[in-house]
Amino acid sequence: MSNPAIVAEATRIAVESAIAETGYTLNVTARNLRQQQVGAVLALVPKLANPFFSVILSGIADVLRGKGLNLLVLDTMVGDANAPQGIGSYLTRSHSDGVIVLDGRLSPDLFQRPNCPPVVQACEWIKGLSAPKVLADNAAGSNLAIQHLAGLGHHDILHLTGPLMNSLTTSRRAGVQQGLAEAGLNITADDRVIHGDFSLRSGHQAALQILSMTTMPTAVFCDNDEMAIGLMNGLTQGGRRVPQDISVVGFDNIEMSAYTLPPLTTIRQHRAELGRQAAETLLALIEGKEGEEEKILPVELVIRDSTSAHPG
Amino acid sequence: MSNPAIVAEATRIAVESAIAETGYTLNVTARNLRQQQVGAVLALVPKLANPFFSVILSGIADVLRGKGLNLLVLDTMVGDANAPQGIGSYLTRSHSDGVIVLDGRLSPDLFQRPNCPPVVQACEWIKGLSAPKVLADNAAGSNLAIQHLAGLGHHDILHLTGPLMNSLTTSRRAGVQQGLAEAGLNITADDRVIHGDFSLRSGHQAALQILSMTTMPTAVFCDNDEMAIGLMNGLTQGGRRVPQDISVVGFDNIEMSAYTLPPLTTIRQHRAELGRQAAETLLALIEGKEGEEEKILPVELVIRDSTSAHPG
DNA sequence: GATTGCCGTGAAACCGATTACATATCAAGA
DNA sequence: TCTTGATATGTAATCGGTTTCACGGCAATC
Repeated sequence: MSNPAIVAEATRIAVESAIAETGYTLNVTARNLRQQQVGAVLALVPKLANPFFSVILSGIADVLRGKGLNLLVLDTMVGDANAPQGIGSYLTRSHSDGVIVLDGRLSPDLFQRPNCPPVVQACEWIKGLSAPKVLADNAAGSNLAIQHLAGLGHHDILHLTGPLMNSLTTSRRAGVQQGLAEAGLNITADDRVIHGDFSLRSGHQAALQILSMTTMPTAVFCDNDEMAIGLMNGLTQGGRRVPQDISVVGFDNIEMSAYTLPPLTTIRQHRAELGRQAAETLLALIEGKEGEEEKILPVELVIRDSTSAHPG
Repeated sequence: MSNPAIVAEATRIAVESAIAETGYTLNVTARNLRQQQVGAVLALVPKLANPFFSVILSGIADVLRGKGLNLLVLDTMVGDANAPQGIGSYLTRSHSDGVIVLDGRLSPDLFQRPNCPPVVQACEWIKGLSAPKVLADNAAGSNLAIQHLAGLGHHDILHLTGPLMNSLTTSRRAGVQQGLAEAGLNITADDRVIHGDFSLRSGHQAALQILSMTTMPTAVFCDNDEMAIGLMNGLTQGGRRVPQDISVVGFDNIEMSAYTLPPLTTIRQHRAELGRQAAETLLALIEGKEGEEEKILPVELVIRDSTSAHPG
């Protein structure tokens, strides 16, 4: 039996010895059917291969395992990108007990259908979807970055953003603009914003674009570390020195950022903790407790060697 | 009904309209119970947060999704490392239809218990476990690396390995020794092998160790890219130039290796493909077909800027 | 001594699909 | 016309647990 406390001692021992003897193992599927649950939580990631998400997943797995729940992973990029039905068919109470969405590009409709299990948004969020969110303080982070650069005497700062329409891009852009305003900087030139896609490659391409400018910015803030690393690579190969000629700031503090040359100044966000909190919020939701709608995790500035005082 | 072909057209349409009307969704758990399956494959990874594995997982997910199977991920590092029971309790036919092991440190006993589903080993392998393996050609890869360095005139090559007892370390070490022998090099000094743990940090520490040597090697081969990157960071900060003073070769060709400074010469292994093949091998095993015991995937040398001719 | 109440035990219903089987329908051949 | 065969439909059994319920036994109270 499943509840050892309610049967007599003798019976329990007899059962246990029988279990050991016959090598019986419980059928999880049967139990789940009866209990009307699945025993698993689904994580929707944009790109499993991206190390950024794997750390968050690790935090999620951490909490889930403590509760005896499985972690199901679904890559939203795999398969027909045109077929949201593909993902939609997984969003059923019979597929998982709850969903953690890490992809802000999905349609909110997917999660508003009759049989959809509880949803929590982590890291990114979907416009028009009123599910609890667990986010890093993106605006504060980019604000910090700009304050840091402005404090070093930089007046001409370029912002290398993520994809347009991405929720992270939006909030980090807002933080940048607030930071610029607070520093009394008024940077209006069109070429002081470049839109990337969070990839190393797009950082590299941005470098080429910057190198071709008649007047180059003296500092660049990148919406993530990978673009910053690609950027530093491109700038250095183009004959510019970081930070002497151009300062670079990233965002995320991925492990690699401490080991680049030069080591990258960046904004630390606690991704494993973010995953953990998202998982806990979801568990609370599954148990019926309505949690807070939005949880913002603090970020902090990590100063390394990719930034220095403006020489001018 | 599940098989639309065997019923009359009219009946089928009636059923379909009823489904649309009532918003019926099939209960996967019930089907799985009846069909004596789980509909999911379990991946055992040593450290989910490690980007190396997430690419392999991505390849696995790719194949699985085509077959309508879910990907369950279990981090073998999470929880009590002392409690193999924790992992063992997942290795049941009622938990998953098959297992892909990416962690070579697990005990073979875990997979030889009565109710364990089919197992495939990918990337790493477990000594004493006779389950199909899908591996990169590790020995050939490190052999290639040594040939490359020897061809550039290096006579004094240090090998920065992975952890002792790790299956990758063993085979890569073998390839190195074969390569050295083929090149007619006889490097016997104890300090020409350093044992790391595949982490950035351990690469950095190796650099400190090398910098303190009275005679430094002219080239270093690292068992993975991350250690190579950590190493280059340490060497550069210690005032040595890569590749002018020391050449460095990595292994894996992670995305980042193309964007380090200098870009890293390394051995490319197709990790997504490795995941795909592992998944396909497992599927064949589940369907009862006995596949080949060991599949070796080719690797290739990618020459970038971290290696150059020995000045001497 | 009889009633009340509690507790442990065993049997039966239930979860929701698949699958096997029996029955009904119909067309073709004898 | 009757039989045979094939196909289609409806019904019941099954997967393996959990949960409910009724029953038997025992102790305490009146």
